[in-house]
Amino acid sequence: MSNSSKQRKKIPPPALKRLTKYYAFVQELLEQGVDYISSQQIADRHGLTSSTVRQDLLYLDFTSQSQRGYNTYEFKDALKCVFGADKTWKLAVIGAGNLGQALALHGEFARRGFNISGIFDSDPKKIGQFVGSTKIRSMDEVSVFVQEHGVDVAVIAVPAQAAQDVADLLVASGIKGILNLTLTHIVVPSGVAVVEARIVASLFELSHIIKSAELDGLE
Amino acid sequence: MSNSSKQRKKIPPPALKRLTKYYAFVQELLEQGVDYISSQQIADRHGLTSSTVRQDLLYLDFTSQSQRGYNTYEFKDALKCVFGADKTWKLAVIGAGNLGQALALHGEFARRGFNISGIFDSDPKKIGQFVGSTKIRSMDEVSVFVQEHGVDVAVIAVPAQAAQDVADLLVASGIKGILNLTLTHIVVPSGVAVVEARIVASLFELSHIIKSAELDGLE
DNA sequence: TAGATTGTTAATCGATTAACAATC
DNA sequence: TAGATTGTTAATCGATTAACAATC
Repeated sequence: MSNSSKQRKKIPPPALKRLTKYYAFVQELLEQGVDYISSQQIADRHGLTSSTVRQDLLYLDFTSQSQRGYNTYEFKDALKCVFGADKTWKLAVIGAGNLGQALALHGEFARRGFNISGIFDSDPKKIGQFVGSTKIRSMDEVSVFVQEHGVDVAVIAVPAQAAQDVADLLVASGIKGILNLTLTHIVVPSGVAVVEARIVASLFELSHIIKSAELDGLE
Repeated sequence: MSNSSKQRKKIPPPALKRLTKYYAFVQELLEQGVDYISSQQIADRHGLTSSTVRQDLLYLDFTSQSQRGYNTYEFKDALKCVFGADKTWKLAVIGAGNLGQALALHGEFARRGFNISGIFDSDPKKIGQFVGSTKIRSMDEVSVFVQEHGVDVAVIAVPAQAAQDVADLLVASGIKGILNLTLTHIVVPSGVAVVEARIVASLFELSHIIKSAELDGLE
């Protein structure tokens, strides 16, 4: 029972999303001093089948020890490796509104290895002000800044109408990845990674689900 | 060519997510004074096939007019209906850290019909303080508040370790929907809707994608 | 050892895409 | 009318689940 192929398969998005959840879970387990965990236990905690969990873990470069399940310490290490959680990533936040400023102040990011090296806005009144210890810079500086500081990922926290223009600017600056927080879809060339955490969109999804559940109830 | 069955099919999550994007897009089109849009144009703007777009629009209670494509005004109305965007939704924000406070101050929510009626934290030092015009309340008050104010949706913006406990409390309070912003998966009974916008998790996904693209480049 | 749990293959399910007659 | 574009069915693709021999 060996993990034959050395993690050469691309991880599909649904599996990748689940792996981030397992990562939070295994950290919790380690804090609780749990040494081993079975695929069934992981599945129960995440509303999945054990089969799905085992398929997901096939993407990791580690294997179960004996029939006690998976060693939590090794599990965490394998996940750290998948996420490059050893390395520190450089972030730029685009948009210094409430959300952008909160992200820049949010300790969670630095704690997880994501250091915010710059925050940008197009509003002249905001430029030059400080968010914590980070100075708000003009959008005109984005390109040079990304290149000089080797920014890996940009977080787009601007109004929806501006999102695509900002994305275009970032792509032209040579950014590797974009986290899109806006309601809008952004189009980028294939070499650039985009992941979404669209808060307002999620509220619309919830509205729909709640609304249709209520309608069903009336029938 | 009639939209025979009256929107009786449940919208699967991937389609629902795309519909939120079309919603942002059609608003942009209306501002630009565009009257008609084809499935192909929608597809191009969202990196999809026209076939997927037409399948998605089948979930809406509207139909194309002539062979010019879809009327943008009717399209927007159909989407508004799906999302219950006519109605105002009541939100509670759980967690008054940087992120929770930013959400409470973020004008975008109110503008979209999501009114924040309460914000809660477990830190005694924060309780009683104000975020804008909203007073931070104790977690002990969540249950009564949700019931008395008829809160529809709660946004969980607490540290990952606390997320499940908060979710349990919200479920017990009779909440209808939860927006989970934490790294962790939360488990809820089947009557409660959960949608996720996990910002830190998305950064991990990006890290992985960038990292493996770089490794591929070396081969 | 016997029981538990894995890694992996095959079967199922659901979502996306292709194809095309219908139609304005 | 002819061309464009739809609504809808069928085909394909990918992800999830079931099943089970391997094994500690």
